[in-house]
Amino acid sequence: MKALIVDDDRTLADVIAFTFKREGFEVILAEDGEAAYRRFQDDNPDLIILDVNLPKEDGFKVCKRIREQSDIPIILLTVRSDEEDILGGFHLGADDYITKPFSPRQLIARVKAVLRRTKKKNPATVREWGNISLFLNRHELKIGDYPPIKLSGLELRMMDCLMINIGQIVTPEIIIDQVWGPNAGDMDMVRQLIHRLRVKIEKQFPNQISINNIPGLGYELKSIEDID
Amino acid sequence: MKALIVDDDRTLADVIAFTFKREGFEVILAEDGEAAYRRFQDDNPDLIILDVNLPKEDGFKVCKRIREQSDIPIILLTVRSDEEDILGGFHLGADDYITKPFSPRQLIARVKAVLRRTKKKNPATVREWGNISLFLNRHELKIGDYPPIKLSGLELRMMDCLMINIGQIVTPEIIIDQVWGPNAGDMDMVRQLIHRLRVKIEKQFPNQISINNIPGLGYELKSIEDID
DNA sequence: TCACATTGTCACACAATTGTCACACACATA
DNA sequence: TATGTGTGTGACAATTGTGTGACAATGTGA
Repeated sequence: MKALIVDDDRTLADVIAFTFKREGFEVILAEDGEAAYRRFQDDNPDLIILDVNLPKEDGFKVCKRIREQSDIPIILLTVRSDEEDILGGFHLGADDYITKPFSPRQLIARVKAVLRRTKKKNPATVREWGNISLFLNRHELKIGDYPPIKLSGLELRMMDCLMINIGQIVTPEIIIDQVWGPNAGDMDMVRQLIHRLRVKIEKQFPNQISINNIPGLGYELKSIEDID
Repeated sequence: MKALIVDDDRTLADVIAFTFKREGFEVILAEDGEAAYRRFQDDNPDLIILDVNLPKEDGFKVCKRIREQSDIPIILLTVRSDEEDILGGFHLGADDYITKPFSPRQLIARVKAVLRRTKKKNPATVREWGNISLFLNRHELKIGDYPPIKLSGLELRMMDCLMINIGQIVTPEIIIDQVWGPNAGDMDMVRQLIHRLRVKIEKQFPNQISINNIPGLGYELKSIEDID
């Protein structure tokens, strides 16, 4: 999970960054609107914490520009007197706001709430690799000419995670982060979920793809079409 | 594993040193910024515990100077009232901080967390020498055109250690430190692991490389391509 | 409310890895 | 020759990692 933190107050940005790191996030920092926008495009974060008062280009504009391109969760930071502005912020597509001063714990609570909420939104997309198609919006997996099967939410995210990293080993840490989010899930559940996916896949798509385990490292998705 | 502890308070430094030694670290002490910097250059530690309040040159400056040259993990020691300073410390590249007073257990926990984090930042994926390739991320060893073999975690680290020092004799002490880390491993296990590696390698890559023993000194990896 | 799917938890089997031990052998030294 | 040290080798136990099934808890919709 990557968080982009945009604030020109270095001290505050560092406090937030530190808080996020402790919660297991990877942190990217930006000090002004332009930098924020560049970082958003280059580093592909999962979440943005955006101060409203920024040099060069104010937070609202940044929020709007980013929202035009992406559904990424955005949380605005503002001072209490800006309440009217806040409402404007929601118009521009921010997912939540928090007024300064705030405690790290508050911030994290908001972040989690927002992540929970936005996770449910469904940007209609299909992830494809060779003859494998994962319909993220319909929760369906299809391989070659076989009829598709339905996947549960967790199964879908697991499959997505494996497909994004196809051909590479995916560590349990990454899986847990992608499937359950920070601070939840454990190795036992990963095993269980991998098992359920394998059973489901092997039943419907015999010998098409396999989820391999590399002891001590993680799992790896292989398509039968791959040349070893 | 060597830890450089920088603190002008001898009592505290001794407590920390004792804690680290218990955990199997080798400890180097320094009492001021200048000494710290010299020790950092001369003794090549794996980790630095750095008090912020130091005579001659304060901890932040030391931190900055060291960080300009190296990615070595640095943990700052500070008193609670310095919180703003701490944030400055993060600017300068410290990896974590801990406020006095703290318990030895806390300190060790932080140290381990930091070591875990920083180790991941440096994913050198393949170690190569001549026609020998060691795939660190896949736990695989490949020589010439033979198919690769899987290595266990210990075997991989042993092989890595030998390859880093290829052509030179590696002492058991170094092997133990590199493979098992501080506080674990003994000569018997080194022999055992060397044996297992030799069997595995000779079976798959006959007459390609050899692990030679130099009685009383250590082991040495030789490639058949090397001219003696 | 019930039925059903999904998700989390637990227990157990099995395999790979790692640690421990015993012993053989080579070599040096007295 | 006897003794001791360093090393190689095999057997085995302990530990850890992984796969699997059963079942409870939770959520969801009829």
